[in-house]
Amino acid sequence: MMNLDTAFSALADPTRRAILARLATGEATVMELAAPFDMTQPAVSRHLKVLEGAGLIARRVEGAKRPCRLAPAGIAEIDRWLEMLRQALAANYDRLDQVIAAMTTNENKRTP
Amino acid sequence: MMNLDTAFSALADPTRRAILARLATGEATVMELAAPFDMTQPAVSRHLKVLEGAGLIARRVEGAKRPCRLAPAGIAEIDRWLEMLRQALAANYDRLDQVIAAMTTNENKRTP
DNA sequence: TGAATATATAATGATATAGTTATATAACTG
DNA sequence: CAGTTATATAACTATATCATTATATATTCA
Repeated sequence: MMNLDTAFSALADPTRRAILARLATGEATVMELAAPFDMTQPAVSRHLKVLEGAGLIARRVEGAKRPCRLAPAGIAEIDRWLEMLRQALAANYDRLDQVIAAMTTNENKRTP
Repeated sequence: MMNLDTAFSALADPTRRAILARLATGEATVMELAAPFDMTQPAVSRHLKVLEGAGLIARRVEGAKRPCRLAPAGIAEIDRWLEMLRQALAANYDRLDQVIAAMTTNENKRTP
């Protein structure tokens, strides 16, 4: 079972978000993922470990390589949490609409 | 302009997520937000500062009180970033569908 | 088999974070 | 105005995080 602390914490790092963005275009090995960054290979390996621990990526073994890919489940879980905020904001807008509607109605009553 | 590092980092803390969940039900003052937590008031004040700095909440001044509410813009920005991953995953599923479709077609060809 | 490649782990140092207590500031309240 | 309420800030401590270098492990290849 994954953990929102770990997941959001993983997303808080720009290198890790860039890695996810790269993986959005398809699977990639550690070296491929490391290439664009001005950072050592061990540093990237640890970022991948964090992403995997957060349930945001998965890896397979292919000889000496470990191709990584996005993990739908982890991303979905984050999405589910954010859905709560989205709904709340939508509800707030609805309420605002009601207030505006009520104001309009009152105006109409005042000047029929 | 807000910052995804700061925003995701803010969401990585369970206390702060709980505060946002509370604010999803409507505005609340600092004391109201602090009440459910086994934590001092200064600690909560700092969490709110982090959330505000991340663009996730906004505050107004009402006498000695500072009611907080959700900030749609910040939440929307996070959502926009995640949209990229959602699309990538959707695209991956589509590709998988195509592969499955191709396999089915081949089977049909083999046994017409 | 021995060198090269791909990746992981350990030790270390620097910086950030979350909590605490103590205290400051501002606004209500009698 | 004096006391209380609402919130913020500062100083401090403990723990976590990110990067580095050095090194280990497993795989491929000539």
